[in-house]
Amino acid sequence: MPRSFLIRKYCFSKKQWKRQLESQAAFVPESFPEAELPAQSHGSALTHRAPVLLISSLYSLPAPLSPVSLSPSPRGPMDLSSSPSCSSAEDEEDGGRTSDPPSPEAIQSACSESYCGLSALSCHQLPSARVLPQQQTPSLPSDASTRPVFHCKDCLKEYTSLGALKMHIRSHTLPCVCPTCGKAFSRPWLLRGHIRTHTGERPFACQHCSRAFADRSNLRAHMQTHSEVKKYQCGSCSRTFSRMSLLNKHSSSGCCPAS
DNA sequence: CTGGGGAAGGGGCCC
DNA sequence: CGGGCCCCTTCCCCA
Repeated sequence: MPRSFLIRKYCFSKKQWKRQLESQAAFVPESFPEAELPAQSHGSALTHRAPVLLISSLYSLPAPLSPVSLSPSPRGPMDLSSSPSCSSAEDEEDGGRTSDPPSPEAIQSACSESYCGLSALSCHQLPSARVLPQQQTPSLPSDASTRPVFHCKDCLKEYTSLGALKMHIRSHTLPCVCPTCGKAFSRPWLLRGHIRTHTGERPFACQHCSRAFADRSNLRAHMQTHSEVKKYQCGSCSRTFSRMSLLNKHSSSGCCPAS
């Protein structure tokens, strides 16, 4: 069941992004953690994503921004209240607490990225954001005429809700920073899971063997290995697999040329 | 090559 | 509305 129905992906996958960024970030010295810190996230991200920004600018041709905005929403700090390591990031991102204008507006940041609301912009955490009047109806190539669409101008992903967009933008700002290694994450619980890789904590134990896992989903996947009935079956050869990824790999390897 | 573990990302749901 | 959690998914690596 696809959970991505809210989103249409135009460009790179996140992993592809990551590789792209990492390849371009080869210059980053031993101080790499700082390179991923939220304080610089928008700047560095923009630097790394310059090619896509060029593409995204296409959406801003007629006006600084397009999409129809839902009701403007005051936003709180972008999160991480629970994570100590995120406190600095929170501090740095606290600039979005100011009240929003009462009407939907296209907002463009100083770096020419545009968001569909002040909230989204605040998530982006640009210090010199300015509010621009929406002068025309959205000229989106999609179904913007039927329902609101929120764009991430960083990567062109579209969302049908502001909350979803906000959540997504965190994947660019990466406000949660591991105090141990400096790796940055979009959400506090992702950071918590990552910290387990440092502490070795494995709270999810398999009831059938002695194995334990740091991640519940990994335990769930592991449980499939104990199951006699594999969950994922090849439609052609009826071979079963414990994971969809294995089935996909199996399919793409040629067993099911038709599919 | 395949299967499994580890790590991580992201949307949805609930409070 | 936002935060936290759940669940699913993907990618990488290794045996």
